[in-house]
Amino acid sequence: MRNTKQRQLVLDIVRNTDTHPTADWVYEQARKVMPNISLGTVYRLLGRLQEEGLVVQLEAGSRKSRFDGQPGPHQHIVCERCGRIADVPDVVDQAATERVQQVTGYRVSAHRVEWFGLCPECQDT
Amino acid sequence: MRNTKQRQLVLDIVRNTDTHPTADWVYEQARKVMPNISLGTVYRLLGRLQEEGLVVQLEAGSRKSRFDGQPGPHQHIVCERCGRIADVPDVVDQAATERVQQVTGYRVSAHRVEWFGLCPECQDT
DNA sequence: GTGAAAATAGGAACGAATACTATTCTCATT
DNA sequence: AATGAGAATAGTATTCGTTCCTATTTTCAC
Ligand SMILES: [Mn+2]
Ligand SMILES: [Mn+2]
Ligand SMILES: [Zn+2]
Ligand SMILES: [Zn+2]
Repeated sequence: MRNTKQRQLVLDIVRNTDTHPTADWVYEQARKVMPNISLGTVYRLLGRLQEEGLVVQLEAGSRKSRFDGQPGPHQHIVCERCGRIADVPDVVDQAATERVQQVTGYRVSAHRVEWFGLCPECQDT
Repeated sequence: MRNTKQRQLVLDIVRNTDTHPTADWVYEQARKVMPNISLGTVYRLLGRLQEEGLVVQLEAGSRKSRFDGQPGPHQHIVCERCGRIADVPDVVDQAATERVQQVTGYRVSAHRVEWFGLCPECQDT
């Protein structure tokens, strides 16, 4: 794996926001620094960063993927009005995981929890 | 809302399987009975049935949506090898929901838990 | 039965994501 | 510092799940 300018830039962008951006948003930010970067490169880099565990890919109700440069174990809540995504501590513990394995016979390797609701701003309207 | 043959057929198909099928699979099944039904109609009906709460739409890692004709409160586990989806009891309780509301300030209206792993068949290889 | 409104069939369009490939860039080796 | 092999990129085409459009058909209250 080579350390290219594009890779550094994409990683820097995704690490310096807490908005859980789309690939397109990362692309637009990257173009401000490197106008000739291509969208395909952004997608490929985000995919590879995910494989390396440096980035997490979310599917937050909408059709577009969103990316998280803070890959620590946490979950997300999506505002059903404005789409804002906030971090949420994980409420699933080891006991719950064991129970799921017992009930289903699957060997569990990961889980994802998505919460939906109204963010504080959107509750005022 | 009118009671059309197409609506009855799609509802019947999605209720009589536990495979959490894609829209395309529902379409193929429907064509066996009604060869001229259109894919757009299947999508529209699945969308409306979801609005009515008779069908649940899942986003299971892949790019295709999958549909569930058993809308009771339960969650899902997806096999990372073959894509099979099984039902899982919900491990999130009221206390966890309260905690998330306290921490985030969001008003929670729903949640979704997706588990990932290997199904019993795929563990043998 | 009649008519108005709703729903459908068939096809076009959309858009997020991926594939393709000629060219550029990186970096281990010298 | 120069070389060169192959990894990565830019630009573009393509894929494919889903949605949109509209002339025609179907439903159902009267
Ligand atoms: Mn996050
Ligand atoms: Mn189910
Ligand atoms: Zn909001
Ligand atoms: Zn499997």
